[in-house]
Amino acid sequence: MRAITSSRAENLSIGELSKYSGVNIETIRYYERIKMLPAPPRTASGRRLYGPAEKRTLAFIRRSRDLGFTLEEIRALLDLGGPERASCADVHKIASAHLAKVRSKLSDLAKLEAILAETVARCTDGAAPDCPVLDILDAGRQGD
Amino acid sequence: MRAITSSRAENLSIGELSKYSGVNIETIRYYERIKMLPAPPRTASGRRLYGPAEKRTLAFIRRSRDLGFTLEEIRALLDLGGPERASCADVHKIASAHLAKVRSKLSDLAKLEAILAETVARCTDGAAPDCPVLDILDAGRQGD
DNA sequence: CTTGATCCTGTAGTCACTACAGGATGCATG
DNA sequence: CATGCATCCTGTAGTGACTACAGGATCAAG
Repeated sequence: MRAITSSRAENLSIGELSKYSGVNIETIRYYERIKMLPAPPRTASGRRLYGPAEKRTLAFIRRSRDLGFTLEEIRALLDLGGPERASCADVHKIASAHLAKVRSKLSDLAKLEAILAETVARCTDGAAPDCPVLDILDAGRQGD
Repeated sequence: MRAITSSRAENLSIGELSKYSGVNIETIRYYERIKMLPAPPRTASGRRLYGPAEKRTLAFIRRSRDLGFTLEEIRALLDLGGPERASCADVHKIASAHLAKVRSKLSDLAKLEAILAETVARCTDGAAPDCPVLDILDAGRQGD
């Protein structure tokens, strides 16, 4: 088990960063490959060493992903929030576009839930002669 | 424009089936490749000819996809609804498992919507000194 | 006979990861 | 100092559900 300390310096190995951030090791390397994360410095033997900046960036990405932003959107947000944190208007544009998408998905999903719930409810006994779920899915005879 | 009729027989070309069902041509071929749809008969020159059975099956798939079932689930449903349409209980199991997933996704999405909406609302003027969206995403200093 | 629409196969790209294979280090213990 | 296990490395391929070509064949109308 070897004790996960080693934070004597503020440098983290990829495994520690992974545990800390809740982002899979493979995913961290993937982020580096696609340039979501800068390539960190390495030890003499080639192991990645992450400092507090990378830690923060990864946390930002993680949180944004949780909120459903795509990596492309996050890239834009990172650029905007980078060196000069000027353009709140641009950030607002990205975030509200995303919000609109979330809302539309939400309403679709709500409709879907209603249909499914209603359908499933109609055969809770499991003894119906014809299966209403299949009938719903099989619909299309009425317009045919 | 060449008139989309040709329903003299009840056979459809892949293009007609696509238009009729709202499923992309490429997707129809993809379904055939992964065996969601049976390989249809062909004309002498090798073009696919679809009859009413395929039309129905594709409509079933389409509708199920709209309701968020995975292709794997749909495959199971098709098997269940196939030759002997006996096991409504099995269908019920698949559908209600799916319903549970939908509900959990729905509640996640609702939470997400609330956070996003609140965050975006806080900078509608676009003139805030610091950007609340970036701040929310950048959170993590409090626990650090 | 030419033109343009439609069709064919096969391959590769998308998104956001995830899962290996096959090997090199790091480090604590005997 | 050797052993052994955890961790790390690179590189490639797989996932789901498509989508997008390239490069060619066929069809039907004018």
